[in-house]
Amino acid sequence: QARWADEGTNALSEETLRDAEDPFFNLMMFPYPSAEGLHVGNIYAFTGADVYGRYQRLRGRTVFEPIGFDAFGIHSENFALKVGTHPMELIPSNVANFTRQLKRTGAQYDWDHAVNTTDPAYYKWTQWIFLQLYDAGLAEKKEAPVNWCPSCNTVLANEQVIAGACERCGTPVEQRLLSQWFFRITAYAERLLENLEWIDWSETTKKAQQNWIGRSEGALIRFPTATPTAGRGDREEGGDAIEVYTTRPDTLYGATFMVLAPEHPMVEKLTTAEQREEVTEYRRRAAAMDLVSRKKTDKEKTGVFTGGYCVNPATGAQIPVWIADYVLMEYGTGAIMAVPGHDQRDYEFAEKFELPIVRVVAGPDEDADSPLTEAYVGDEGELVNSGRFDGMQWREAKTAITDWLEEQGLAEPQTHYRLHDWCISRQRYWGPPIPIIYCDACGTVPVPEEDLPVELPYVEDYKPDASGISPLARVEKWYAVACPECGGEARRETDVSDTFLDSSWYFLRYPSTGFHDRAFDATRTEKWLPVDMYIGGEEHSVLHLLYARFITMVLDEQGLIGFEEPFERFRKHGLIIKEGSKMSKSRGNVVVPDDYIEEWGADTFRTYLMFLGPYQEGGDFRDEGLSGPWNFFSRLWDSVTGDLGEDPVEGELEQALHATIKKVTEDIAGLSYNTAIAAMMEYLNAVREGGRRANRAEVEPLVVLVAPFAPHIAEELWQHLGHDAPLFRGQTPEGNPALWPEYDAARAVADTVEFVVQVNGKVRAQMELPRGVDEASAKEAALAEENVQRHMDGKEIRKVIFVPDRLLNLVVG
RNA sequence: GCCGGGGUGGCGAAAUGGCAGACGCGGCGGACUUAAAAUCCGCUGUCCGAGAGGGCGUGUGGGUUCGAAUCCCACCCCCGGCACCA
Repeated sequence: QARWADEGTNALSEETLRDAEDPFFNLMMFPYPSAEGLHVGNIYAFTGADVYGRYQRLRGRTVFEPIGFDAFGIHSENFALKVGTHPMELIPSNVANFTRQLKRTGAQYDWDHAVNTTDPAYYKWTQWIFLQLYDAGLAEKKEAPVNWCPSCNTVLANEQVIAGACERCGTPVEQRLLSQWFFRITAYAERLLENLEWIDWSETTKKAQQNWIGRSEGALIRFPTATPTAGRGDREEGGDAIEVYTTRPDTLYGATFMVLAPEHPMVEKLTTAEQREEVTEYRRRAAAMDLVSRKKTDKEKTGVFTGGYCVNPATGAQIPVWIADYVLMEYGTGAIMAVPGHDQRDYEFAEKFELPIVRVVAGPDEDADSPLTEAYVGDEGELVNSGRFDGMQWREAKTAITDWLEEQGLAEPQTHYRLHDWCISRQRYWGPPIPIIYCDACGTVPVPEEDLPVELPYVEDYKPDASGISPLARVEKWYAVACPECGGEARRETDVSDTFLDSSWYFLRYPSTGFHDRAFDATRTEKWLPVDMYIGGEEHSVLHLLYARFITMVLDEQGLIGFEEPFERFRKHGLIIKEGSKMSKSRGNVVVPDDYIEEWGADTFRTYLMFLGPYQEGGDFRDEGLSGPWNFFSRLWDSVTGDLGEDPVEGELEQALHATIKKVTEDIAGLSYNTAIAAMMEYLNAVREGGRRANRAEVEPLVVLVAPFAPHIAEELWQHLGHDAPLFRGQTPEGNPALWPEYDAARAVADTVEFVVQVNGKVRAQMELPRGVDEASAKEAALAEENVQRHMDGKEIRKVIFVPDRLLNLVVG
């Protein structure tokens, strides 16, 4: 059995890239080259994509299937620190190891167009992308509360914080107020959401993005503050107002108090002298809390009264203002109107601090006075205790109350997104320096394009610290530069950019790696993009896949490309587990691909991976399972290399062959690889039934059908069958010969059908009848069956259900 | 709590309104062999039956239908994501 691919025929020449008549861009998510080496999960992902690409190639298309390395980032750097090898040495050796491993997997990679994000020739253009956003006003440095990982010593994007903890190391994240570079992805929230309606992606991935963008509709409502008047206990309204965002303006009449985030800027103003001490203490404790503990939903509500009051614009009532850590500064306005009757959190808070709870929505079978034992948040209901809005359905009241307030200048409708701007600054070493220079005279100056790349210097001590300042800030001879505008003393930005910026545009680089004077060539891009098929893991639903869409939209808007969605089709693949549980080093159940490829060969390994479960759902890897595909290929090998007959395909086998080609073709197109393989096994079993000798015409098409899964074996058998040129030959602009077998739909079905007879819904007989048999003849044949007669027991036929070519159900009684 | 995905033989899984368990693994029996391995052939959901045949069976309970793994309602469990998001 041949084991290794002949990679020479896979790469596309510059001429082919330029002139391909029927191009197919087959993309898979480029790997992060870890020190542990290629994971079986990588191979699973890549093989599924490769099978698809090889299938397209055999259908005659010119397939571009590049690969690369996403090698910058905190993960690599942390690992380098751990083992004490500098990333500039570690990464090249990891890349070399990955390359060696990838070359054994039998994928048709185009190694001539590989990319590596840590190569200055690549990140030169990552920096260029940054400058495009900067020029478009979409990159801005601003002071904002950001997520700080105290273990990695850097800020993180919102997308990299999982349940309040750092995605990489699991440490609870802190909030810090820092000045960072942000990309204004929120400006594209609506379009990112809208386009999800038409792009052809796995539904689950689209859903994940939808949830992440998190559009909600509501209103911004102003609550005027009420300050105590001198002497008496009254308060005077006026001056300031607290703005709240709510998705339920219809419950305004039930807002009996307000809650501000402890960090809210108005707290200082509202706090009265007698409450000051308590408020200050609470704020201090809230600030010290990490995000994981703060965001726990099951902890008891805490809070403190500020002593201040606001006016509910609907009722005119003065309501107390509290602070509590369940209100977050980062969402909405950092302040809420609390409606304890119809929000469970507010209800709990009101119960604990004995604040008034008012019902303003009555569900079915309820009225204005029905007692509340928890917040009523039901889907149906009409307004009560709400003045002129009583009796209105709450959904209508949402608009009605907003409109009413808007007329008085107290509110406006607002759409909110959960999505935050993308923080791309990292106070770390292992990434592309952000191409900005700060000059006392000229301010913030972008590095001129001709000065790119801003190379990452070799720094012996690249360890991050807790200062919030990048390690590059310790290298004066690197950061001290002349201002590109005035020539005066200036200083480089010392933060590097997020790894996800590297991967947000790599697919644009692949077809243009031959160009050194531009990030991507316009005509090359037009020929190959958008990507025809992108296959990858779901874990990037809201990271890479969202960022890549955003960057593509920006480039499109700048007129640099001619499409706003980078991936026309995206399919997620499933996860692979080992013997029922997740693979992990501590469990000791990690599948090391090298060992399996050594023992079974790449073809068997690939085919088993594709066979063990539905590709888009994943499956369970079991060592014993490998012998299935192994046996299949042994038999195929045996049949083809044995004594071949030269008779034509006839009878049932002919039908089976056409049916198999049809099924395999359709299944591969739909990524149902497991059933495609099963169909081929079934067909080979039929060919070999009873130890029968195979005819050339029976097995030759099968050799092509297995080729996407088992390219090496297929290639050898193809040669054995007497072909001079290989199945997968050098790709040309004209495309590839369409060697994929055709099927005749009419011949894919048999002349006779296995017809089932049921009596009262239970199967009582099977009959072989000619295809297309009519109801009357089928009934006649059915009644002739002894077992049918027995179960009818002489009773009268009340109804006959006839399903053509399938079944006849006799209802008796 | 919310949003996805799922629950079918000893195991991985097929079947998306019409014969449940294709295909594969494992197991059992047989052939070949001095023997074993490999290979090949047959059987393999479960219960009753000598057999023909029959009963039961797709997480649980109900419903729709001539007919439900598949559709509907309620619930239980597993996996993934999001989560004091106002």
